[in-house]
Amino acid sequence: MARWNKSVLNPEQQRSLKLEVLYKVAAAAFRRNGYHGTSLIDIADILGVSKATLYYYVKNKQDLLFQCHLAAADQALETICTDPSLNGLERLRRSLVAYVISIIGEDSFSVVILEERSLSDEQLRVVIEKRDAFERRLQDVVRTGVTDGSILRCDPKFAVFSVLGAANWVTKWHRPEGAWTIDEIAQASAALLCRGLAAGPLPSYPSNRLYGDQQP
Amino acid sequence: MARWNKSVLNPEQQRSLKLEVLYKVAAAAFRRNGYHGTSLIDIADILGVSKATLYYYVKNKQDLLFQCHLAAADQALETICTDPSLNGLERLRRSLVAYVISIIGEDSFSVVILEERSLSDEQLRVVIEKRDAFERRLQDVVRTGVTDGSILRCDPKFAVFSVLGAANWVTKWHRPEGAWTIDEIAQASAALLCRGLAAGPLPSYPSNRLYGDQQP
DNA sequence: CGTTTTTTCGACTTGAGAGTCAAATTAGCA
DNA sequence: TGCTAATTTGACTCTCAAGTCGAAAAAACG
Repeated sequence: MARWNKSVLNPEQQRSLKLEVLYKVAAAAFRRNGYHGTSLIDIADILGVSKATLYYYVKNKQDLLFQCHLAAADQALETICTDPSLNGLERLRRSLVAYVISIIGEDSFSVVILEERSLSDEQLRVVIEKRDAFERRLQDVVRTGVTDGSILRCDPKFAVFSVLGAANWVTKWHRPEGAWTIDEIAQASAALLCRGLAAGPLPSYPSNRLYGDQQP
Repeated sequence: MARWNKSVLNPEQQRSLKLEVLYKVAAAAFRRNGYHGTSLIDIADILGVSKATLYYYVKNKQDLLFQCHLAAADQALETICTDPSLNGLERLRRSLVAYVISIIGEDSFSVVILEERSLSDEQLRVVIEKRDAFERRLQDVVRTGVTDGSILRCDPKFAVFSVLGAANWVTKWHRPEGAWTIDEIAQASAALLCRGLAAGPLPSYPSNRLYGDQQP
């Protein structure tokens, strides 16, 4: 990736395109080395730009992290499935598949694995509020499942914590060059986790060599 | 906690006791603020000691992190259940309970949630080797379960990744002052995750308000 | 072209934290 | 008590990275 990775040539949205690339690169670097372990020079080098240039786009390093958090929160919210024709369990499964893909995919802004103490109090407040909103939406999906009988009776908050934990952790061990594709991982994770919450007879998931492949 | 927290008064093992306290305090600080986000002064302050004193006990900051990793690896290894009278699923469940308790308990050395790039190549090699050993032992438990029919056919490596992911993530959201006890969390996590892997009719787990409580 | 506006950068200041060391303090023990 | 070894510390250096700024380069535009 060099020089903003030639992000097209629009006059007006140039800036927001560059910002998006910057956030993705920063998030990826933060994920790898941690917030404090990543210098702005690291990020500038990846973009083929000088450190001073970055300050034309972001207020400071802390704000850069904050922006990553905000972008990631929006990205996460989009993964929630609310299709009313599906039961709670299937909505949860689809949400998880989408979520895992979003956080380990090429376009991830995810910075959930980072220590949160790097943000200011006010920034942290906002981020936590947004994250809570996401988690509450997922909890609602679980509650729907409990009500419609597809999900076992449980504490939705705890269930979401567990399920998101396994999902978020994927960013720690997933290697793009590894044997498993992103889609495989997402499907298998969702299948395993949903099975842990499923109430009745388990729905049959698509065949997957990581999990859920029922043939001998 | 002040001044080595009066760790008894043995002549010879004084040092190792102090080291143990130091590692626990350091690990807790690292978990909270990340490796780079934690200064040795932070740690020294918690111990009620000057920064220079720490250098009497550890070679440098990086080595301190390394020692935490080593201690955590040993701690993790001890959580694996190998009771031959139990089937694989139950062994896995007990292992998970013990593991979760070990990482969020008072005596945790756990630093798994940290970025690994802070270690030297050689240190990282050792840590990864130790962690692999632990994960392989857990994979063996899963394999045992698949063989004895208690666990669904699956990729043991992936299963262990998922299960440990959810477990490790607990360190992110668990609050000692929260409503859930460590034991409750450990039991519920293990129950949920094992259910996701269980093959046949699910064993009944002890009642738990977070998960597995089957009564209406 | 020349002029203006946007974008980039080199060179700088600054602060924080890692790591050192000789001196001071404390503990062990005769 | 005095002597010795173990332990602790204040004061120091040094490096690295955040953040600034005025000038240079590059677009935009007439």
